[in-house]
Amino acid sequence: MADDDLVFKALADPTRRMLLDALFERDGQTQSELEGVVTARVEMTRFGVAKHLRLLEEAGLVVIRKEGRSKHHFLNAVPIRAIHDRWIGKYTAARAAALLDLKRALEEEP
Amino acid sequence: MADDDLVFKALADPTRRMLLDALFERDGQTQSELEGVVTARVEMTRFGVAKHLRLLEEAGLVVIRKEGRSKHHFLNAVPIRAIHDRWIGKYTAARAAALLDLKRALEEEP
DNA sequence: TTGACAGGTGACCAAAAGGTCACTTAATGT
DNA sequence: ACATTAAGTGACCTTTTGGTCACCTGTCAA
Repeated sequence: MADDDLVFKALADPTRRMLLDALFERDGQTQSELEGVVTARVEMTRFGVAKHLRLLEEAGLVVIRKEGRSKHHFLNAVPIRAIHDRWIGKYTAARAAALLDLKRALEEEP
Repeated sequence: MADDDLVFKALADPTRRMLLDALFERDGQTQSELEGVVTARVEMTRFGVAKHLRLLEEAGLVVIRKEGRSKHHFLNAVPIRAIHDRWIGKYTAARAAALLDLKRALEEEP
C-alpha cells in the first residue's frame, strides 16, 4: 500500500484523530492512558483503541517506544506537513498573503 | 456529519486525491475533463468519477460553478490549511518543515 | 512464585464505502 | 425540430473498515 494512502486512511477516522489530539496535547502517553482518553468520550473496548493506535503507527503518524511492559506514543508531524505542501503551492500562499495584507490595510483606514 | 469528518473522509480515497491533484495543476476543469483525467489512469466509469466529485464538493474541498450544461470545479485550499494547523504548532512547524526538506533532499540523491 | 498489570493475536460480525447500471434531465448546435 | 453533449438519480452489488470477543504473552512487585 502506498505510503500516503496509509496516512490519509489513518486520518479518516474520528477516534484516530481524537488520539492524535490527545498526543498533541500531551506527547508520549502509554496505550492504557490513551485508552482512558477515548473511553471517557465514546464507548469502545481497549481492543478497538489498540487497533486504531496500530494503524496510526503503520501510517507513521505516531512513533512508539517500548518501555518495560508499557508502550509510549509520540506524535510525528512530518506527514501532516506533507499534506499541506501537496495542495498549497507558492502561488496560493502568495495570494493568501496578499489578501491578508489588503485586509490589514483596509482595517487601518479611518 | 461533522464538517472536518467530511474533509478527512473525502481525502481518504486515492481517486479523489487524484482529482485534487488535477485541479491543483489546472483549476476550473469541467466534470468531463476530470473524467478524462481519471479514466486515463484507472478503470472507472463516469458515474464513479461524478460520485467522487460530489463528495469533494460536499466536503468543501472543491467549489463548483455551473456554466450552461457544464460544471467547472475549483480547488479550495482552506480546509487543507486547517488540517495543518490542527497538529502542527508554531514550534513544531519549523522542525517538521526542516525534516521534510531533508527527507526530500535525501530521496533525490543518486 | 503467584497474581495482577500492560499489551498482543486471530477469528468473526455488522456497517459503511466504492463502483456500476438503466434511465432521466437539461442545454447546444445544425 | 432533432440529435448530441453534459450531467443527475436511485437501486443494486461487492469490498473494506470498525469493532468485539476468547484466549495468549511478557513484565513487575509482594
